[in-house]
Formats: sequence, structure tokens, C-alpha cells
Amino acid sequence: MTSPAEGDRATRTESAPPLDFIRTIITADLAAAKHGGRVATRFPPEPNGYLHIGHAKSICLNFGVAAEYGGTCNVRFDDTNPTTEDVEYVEAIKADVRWLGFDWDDRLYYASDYFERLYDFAVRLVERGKAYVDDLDAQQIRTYRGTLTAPGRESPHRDRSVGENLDLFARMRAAEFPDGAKVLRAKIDMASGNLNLRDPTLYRIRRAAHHRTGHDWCIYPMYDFTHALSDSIEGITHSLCTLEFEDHRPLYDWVLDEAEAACHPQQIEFARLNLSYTVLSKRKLLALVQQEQVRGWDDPRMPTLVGMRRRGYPPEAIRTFCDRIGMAKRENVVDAAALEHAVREELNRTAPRVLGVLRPLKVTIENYPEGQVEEVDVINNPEDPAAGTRRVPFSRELYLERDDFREDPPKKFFRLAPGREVRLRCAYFITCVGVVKDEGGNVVELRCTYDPATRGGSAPDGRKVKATLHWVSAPHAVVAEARLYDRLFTDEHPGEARDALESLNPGSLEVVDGCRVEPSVAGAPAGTRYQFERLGYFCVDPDSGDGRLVFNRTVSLRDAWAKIARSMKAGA
RNA sequence: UGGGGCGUGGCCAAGUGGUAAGGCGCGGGACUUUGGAUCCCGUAUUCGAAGGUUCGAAUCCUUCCGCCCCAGCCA
Repeated sequence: MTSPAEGDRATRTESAPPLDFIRTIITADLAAAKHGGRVATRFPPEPNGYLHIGHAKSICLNFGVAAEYGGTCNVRFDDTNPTTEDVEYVEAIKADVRWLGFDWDDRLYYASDYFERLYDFAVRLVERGKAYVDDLDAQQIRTYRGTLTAPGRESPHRDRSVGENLDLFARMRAAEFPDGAKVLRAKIDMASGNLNLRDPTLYRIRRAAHHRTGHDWCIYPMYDFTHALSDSIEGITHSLCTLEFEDHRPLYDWVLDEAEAACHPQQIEFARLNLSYTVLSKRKLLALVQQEQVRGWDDPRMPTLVGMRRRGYPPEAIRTFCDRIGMAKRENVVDAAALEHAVREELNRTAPRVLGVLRPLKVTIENYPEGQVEEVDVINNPEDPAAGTRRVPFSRELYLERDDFREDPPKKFFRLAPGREVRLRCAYFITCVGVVKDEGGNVVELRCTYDPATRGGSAPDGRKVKATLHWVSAPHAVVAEARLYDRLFTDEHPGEARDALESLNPGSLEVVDGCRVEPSVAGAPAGTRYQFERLGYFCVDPDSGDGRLVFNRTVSLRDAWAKIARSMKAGA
């Protein structure tokens, strides 16, 4: 016999990837008509920092699941700690989720909107004898809690009467006690092997301005209490969170049961994302910013979504990446190359090609008429014939990439060298006939000849060249600055190090001035993405403007020659 | 002799008793007006280890080993 779930799954096997363990559970729940056949998820960030690629995994999961099962996904700010949170972050988070490509419609919520209802739930717990007001201070509570291996001790205030607790809790709310003087605690089990169940704190007194409720409250609910009930209030069916909350699940369930909540969502935990050569802890990212190791949260080297956006990563690529890394409970460190692959894949499809030279080497075409300018047709995107061609000026004076010339070419170096003929992309074949050097012996200019019969880049006589180079007409070139990025850390697992900042890569940013780019890029707005042919993908940085052009290198192209050169060096 | 999780190739990850998907990476080749892209081919006799059950085990049982998380009035 085949259950509906199995049947449904069988129909997907050909096209769809296998279900991960979360989707397997949800599929089964749906088949069993659990939660009334509904699927409702939520993305619940605390507005105390910027979103990073790890959050993207969660966003893609929650919104993805909702979309796949015809359900809904809320965005809910878990804003119960006024001292760390700020509107700056809520706005940034909303912008990031939108940028990633997800839409919460009108399903935007704040835990702080539930403060009154949460308070009522707390009162209910007190009335049922399941919560009490404790006078112990933080230090004492820690002592009473016991240790990982030793049971805790009950607070001397644990057996106050319901009436006294009700009175005390009301007076906590009424600001009759100083900060820290009292807390509301759940009455569970001080001997539990799970420390989360040793009478966890539910409410603390904190006189602080909340970014949304101002000074309306001086008591604030804790995460475990708030999160479970917020999920319930919103009718969430599957509450997806990371592994470190596994130990909290019994408390999550306890709160919903004891508060007699009408809706009891199912918490499911998955492994958080780790990326090689990068750090994804809010604390460490904050340290990078504060110590000015980077230019800010949106520094293109940061794994934050604002950083990746500025770097030029397309949101589609991040979504593809999140889909591809899978979803499991196993501790993992995903290779940063997998992210870069997704970025290249997307950009290869979509980024218009452009000719630009990072480190210009002047070239004079001796047999090209002085003062003559012609426009050659250059392909905009070979992956997309519909993108057509554009006209790019060609003249007697050009710039080529310094790396594309070697006076003494090693074997397997196919590019320009004295006496050698190469193709200029979509233009002409040229042959190097002379090398001009300065007093120091440095090559400062190349003298070349061109073959007028090769216009467009192919020879009527059928002769071949082994290299095609990118070029820019010197008098027409636009000057630009390029910022080349490398991994921020040299350690593959900086997140595990005692001091991650110890392995910061000193070469993570290289600024190249005086780049020359074809004139069509002039005036491109910030965020515009291009492929500089043979070099990589570049994105106009917001520092551009007023005649200044700054490009971020999003990611380089794969470079077979670099690989050969490296292995030759290693072999030698 | 605290509690909760997790161990499949270099990195992710399917698989849940019928003889190891896929992706990234890596190596090789074809093609090429980007040494890009694309396309082929190769990349685990074995699933943390050892026993056991079975015609048959990554999947079931037993024992052992390793790794991660938890002692905020943070989330």
C-alpha cells in the first residue's frame, strides 16, 4: 500500500531532488493532516546585528518550505532585549530579506507586539502554580543552578503562594523593584539533567528604552518563553531553528503546555552553516567592524548580506547556494568555493561582458593610421545571443594587460611575446615587433603591427593564434579603480580558533589604481555588474560618482593559466 | 554512571534490509574569437570501529571510539 506521502514523493523522484529531513517530516505531517493540513513557518531574527549568509540558509529554508507546500512564512523580530536592539537593524534586516528575493507581504510581526498577551500568559502560569517570583540575584541563581554533573538546589522563594506571586509579579511590572531585584521563574525541576529545565528565568526587570515600546515596560520576557508563545500566537506549524536549541525544545513544549496555548508548533532543529575561511558569529563580525579590520558591515569582504550585495553577489546565486548545500543535522563546513561557484554560474548567465585592463601596458600599432578611429562590434554575452553586440572604439594606441606579455615566455604561455601573433578580442590579429624599456629595463611600451585582413578577429587565410587578449583604446579609455578581494582569513576554520582575528589575511584587499575600461561603462550606476573579459566579474561600488569609477571584483574567472603557472612553479 | 545531538570520498549530501545518487573540489580529454563557458571521462570494493543477525547490512542488534551543544536576569 502506498500512502499519499509516498505516492507524492514517488512522483517527484525524477525531477526534484530528494527531500531533506525537514521536508520529509512536513510531507508526513501533511499526509497525516497534522496542523489542519497547514504549513506556516517564520524567520525570527533579533534586530541586534546584520544578517549574514548563515541567516540566508534559514531564510531560504523557511520561505522555501512555505512556498513549496502552499503555506506562509512570517518575518518576526524577536525583540525582547531592549539593550542590544535597534531600529537601524530592523530596517537593515527587512532590506536584506527583500533583497534576497523574499516577500512577507503583510506578515511582519514583532514579539514586542505580544508583550501584553505574553504577560497574561505569565500570569496564567503563576495562577497554575507553574511560575514564581524569585528574589535571588543573578549570581545566586547561577550557584543554585548546580553544574553539568551536579543537580541544582531549589530557591528559598520557590514555594511562595500563588497570591503572593501574583502580587509580586504585578509589582514587578509596576516598577516597584529595581533592576535585577526579582525575576519570574518557571517552576520545573532543579534536578533535571537538562539545565534549561532548572527553573529557567521567564521575566527580568530592565529599565531600558525599547526601540518600539519605549518605556511602556520595565520587565521583559526571555527568549524561551517569548519564542514558543509567539510561534503559537502566529499559528506557526513548524518552528525551524538551529541545533543549539535542541536542549530548549523540552522547555518550548513545557511553556506551550503549561500556558495552555491553543496552537502547539513543532520545533525542528537543523545544523547551522559554517563556511571555510570565514567567520559567521555575530560577535566576531562585530569585532572586525569595531577594530576597523574592515570598512564596515557592508565591506565587500564581509559574509554579511550587505557585504555580499556590495561585493556584487547576485541574490539568485545565494539562493542557489543555499538550495545546494542541503539541510541536515550534521556539523558542517561548506567550502567557500561552492558559494563562488554559484556566483560565477549566475553571473556567467547574466553579466554583460566588457573590455577592461587592470594593469595597463601601452601598445602602439605602428601600421595603423595615426588619428584613425574605428568601431568594432563586440559580443555582449556569448551565453546569450539575444544580448547582441556593442560598438567599441579601436585606435593606434591601445592598452593591454601587463600579464598578457612576457619578454621570455615560459612554455605553455600562449599570450603575447616578441615576434608572436595574437588576437585582440573581436578586433585584429597583432604581432609584437618591438619592446620599449625605460632606463631601469622595465617594459613600458610594446610596438606591434596589425593585419587589416583580420578585422573582427579571424584570418581569411585560416591561420590560427593561440591567444585572444582583451584591450582598450587608450584615448577612449575610462580610468577606474579596482578593489580586488581575497578571503578575509588564512585559516580554513577561523571560527574554531581562540582568536580568529589572529589569522586575518593581510592581503584580503588589493586596490589597483589607473585601470582602463572601455568607454561604455562610464556613468554606470552603483551595483551594475559586468564581466571584464578574461579577468572576472566586477560591480560598480557606491564610492563611484563625480567622475570617479570604482569597481569591486566580485569573483575572478577560473584561470587555467594561473593553475599551470602554479604547478610549474611547484614542479621547479 | 549529567543531559541533548551527530559520525557516508578533500568539502557538502542522498540513501532507512537488495548490493554506495548528486553537487563543490580535484585530475584528464574534446571544443572554443574569454587559457571563461560548455561537453565528456575519472575520482568510496565501501559507509567512525569491532562483533552479531540475515541468502543479503551504510541501513537491524551489541559494545566501543570520536566530535559538537548546554551551567545568560542573551537570542
